[in-house]
Amino acid sequence: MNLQSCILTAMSSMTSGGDTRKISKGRWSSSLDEKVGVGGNVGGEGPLKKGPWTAAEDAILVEYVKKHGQGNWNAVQKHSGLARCGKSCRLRWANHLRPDLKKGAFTAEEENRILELHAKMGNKWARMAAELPGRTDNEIKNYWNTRIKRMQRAGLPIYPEELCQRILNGNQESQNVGTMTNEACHHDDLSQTNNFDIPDVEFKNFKFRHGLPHVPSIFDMPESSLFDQSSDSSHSYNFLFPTMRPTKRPRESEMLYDSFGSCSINAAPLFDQYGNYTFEKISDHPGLSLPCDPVLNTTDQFHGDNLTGSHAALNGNASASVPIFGAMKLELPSLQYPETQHGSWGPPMSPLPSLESVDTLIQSPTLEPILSDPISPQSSGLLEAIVYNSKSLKGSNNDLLLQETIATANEVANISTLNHSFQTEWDELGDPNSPLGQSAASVLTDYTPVRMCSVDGYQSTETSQDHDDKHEAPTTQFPDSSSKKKILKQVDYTQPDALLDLGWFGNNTKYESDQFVQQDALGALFGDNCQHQP
DNA sequence: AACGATCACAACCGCGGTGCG
DNA sequence: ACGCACCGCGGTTGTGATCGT
Repeated sequence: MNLQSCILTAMSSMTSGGDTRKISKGRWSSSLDEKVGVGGNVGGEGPLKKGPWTAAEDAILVEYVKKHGQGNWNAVQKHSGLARCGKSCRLRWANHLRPDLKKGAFTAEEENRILELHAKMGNKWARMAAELPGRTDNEIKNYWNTRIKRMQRAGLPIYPEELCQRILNGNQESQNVGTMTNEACHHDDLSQTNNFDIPDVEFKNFKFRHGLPHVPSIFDMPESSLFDQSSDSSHSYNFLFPTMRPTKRPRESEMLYDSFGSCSINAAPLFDQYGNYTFEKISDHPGLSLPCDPVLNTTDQFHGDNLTGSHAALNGNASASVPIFGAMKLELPSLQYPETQHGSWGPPMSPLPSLESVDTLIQSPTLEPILSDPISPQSSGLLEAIVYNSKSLKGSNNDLLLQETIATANEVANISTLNHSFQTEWDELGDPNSPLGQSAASVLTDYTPVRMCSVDGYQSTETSQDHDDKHEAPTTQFPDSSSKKKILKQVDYTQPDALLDLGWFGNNTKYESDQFVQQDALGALFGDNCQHQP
């Protein structure tokens, strides 16, 4: 049967088999829609169909591939008459028709593997798929997005607690070591089992957070923030820059801090494949001590362990892949506009906190210290185990953090008193009715539904109504307590404008060295056309 | 039963990389 | 060097199924 007749036959029986779910609807694109790239209406034989594939179309495509092999997908339409663009054909083949595809739900083993891979690669779905035979990038991506989204909504941690525990341990170890060698970095099974063409991460030039004098101590921040920093430095720092969509999506190669940027829930390699490049850059930044030592230890976090859930590096409400410069967006829809965003989110603690603080700001819903539950159910699958552990964590150990945070808040409040006049202005600025109400904080509000460090969970850069009575502790936002206080006395950093005036991004501070960072941050904040005016 | 919310997944879109003329 | 076509990737959208009220 030739393809043309096959089409006719197929079209007449479109509702049989295959994608019955969506078969009833199919869009027909105008040629305009497909004029670009592979989508081009090569044959010029009329509009290309869009939407769900029918079994008949599948048959045509399979037949074509059998005859001509893969590739040259635009020729499919020419030779088979299939009213699909080459791009669509390729996708259909790769995701559904390939004979080597594995159907069905992910197994627990595969889920673990995905966690591993995502921790290592971030949102490199295709590469992850290459490590999971029979699985497609789209499949993995969907899996990740949906599951993570679900867990975020439930306020559940993404990564196993055990993982975080190890990260913490790794922190302590690295404190002694100070540096990490490639060997250490790759001793774990994860590394050994992966064949990624990931450049070795060189940590010898990397200064770990605990070795840096200006780095906050482990007691300066919630443990979970440590995990953020240690295990997922990248996503943590993303918060520094508001979530704004760039006109162009930067590529990894273009993004200086991509490893950070690509992080978060969705895109957050615990240890980035570009670590060498990135870490060196970041570590050179005086205020951006990278907490990455544990990263190295994360390599074995997943391994051989029951993934029992925790507030891991990428916990529930951290933002999604947020390239630090440029594409600052949250990958997870549920994150973008969480229901908690309005009202319940905290004050704009620091509109533009130091990168350190970012870790703290992006928190899992629960900030409880890690409590490992060795009796957690593990036979029921990864997600179940995580859920179980998360629930077991809930409701416990918030008190200590609460007290600590309150204490810090009081401290900050006292300091803020000195800046009362500023504060008044800030209140005005914060006033949604104020013409200046849409300042940086508002920008952050609009685009950065990132959960802030907090006791009660949901805070954000949101200019919440009560932000003025919560000078919530930027405690963890400064390299160390001394410098923190110093800066606090210099500026009411709850005021973005004040920060700008004081050269938060520029002069007068030790952060000045990376002005390009600052400029980009401002660009991200205010848009390309609104750079900071010194 | 009706409705809305959410889930799960397929498909689309836009972009960058690459190869070729 | 340049433009074009193709390819692949990552993010987003659309849609039917399922669940909860």
